Amino acid sequence: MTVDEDQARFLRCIGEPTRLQILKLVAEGDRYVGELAEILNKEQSLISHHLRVLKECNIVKDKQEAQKVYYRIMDDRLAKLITEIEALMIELSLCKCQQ
Amino acid sequence: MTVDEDQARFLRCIGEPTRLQILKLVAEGDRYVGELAEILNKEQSLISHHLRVLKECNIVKDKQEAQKVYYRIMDDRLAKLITEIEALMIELSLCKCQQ
DNA sequence: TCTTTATATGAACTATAATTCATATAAATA
DNA sequence: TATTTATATGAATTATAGTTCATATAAAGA
Repeated sequence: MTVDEDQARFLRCIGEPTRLQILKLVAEGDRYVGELAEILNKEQSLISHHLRVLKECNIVKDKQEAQKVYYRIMDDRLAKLITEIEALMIELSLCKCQQ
Repeated sequence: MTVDEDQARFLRCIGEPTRLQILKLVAEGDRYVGELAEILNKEQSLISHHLRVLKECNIVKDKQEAQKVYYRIMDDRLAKLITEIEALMIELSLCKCQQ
């Protein structure tokens, strides 16, 4: 496993629209699975699958409270990074990924 | 097309090991297709396909000189971003993607 | 103009990832 | 302990993306 492969995997991990939405939500504060599913209007199992991907990449962590499982972003610097990427994309008019 | 979809697409665009390697090379200076293929030990057509993906996302630009086509990164801030992502990943011990 | 060199392209194939559905697990409560 | 609530999981399906191969295009030089 090279550094480039690792970095690419990380980028693909956050490079999925639903996961990106999840990340932006759990960057603001703890959210439980059902809450995320409702907000994003997606099936619970789908959200669960995406959360597993994020967790396996150490991008989020979870904490069980009663029946609910709360997720949060692993580190605020990740949230900051995502914000910076978005800002740069806008600044550079990137990836209206034409057509 | 939402912002999240756009951002996710951009992240997937750079989230492929060979494209990431290409980006790091063309961040240092202009490179022509055959050169990239040789350095990365990949087929010319494969590199060409990847370059097209990067170009369609406005991440690289090209310039023809005689028969050769030179590629470079669209903006130095993109190179800087990639460096920062790598640095943060190392700092956070992210994505040894422990399966 | 014929040949060589460099790159791009499209189709076919292969691999990877996302989604759905049914169901399992497990905690809380009646 | 039977039921409800919340989440996770695995298999099957579908969608997306990467790779290869053959070939097209186009510039340069013999």
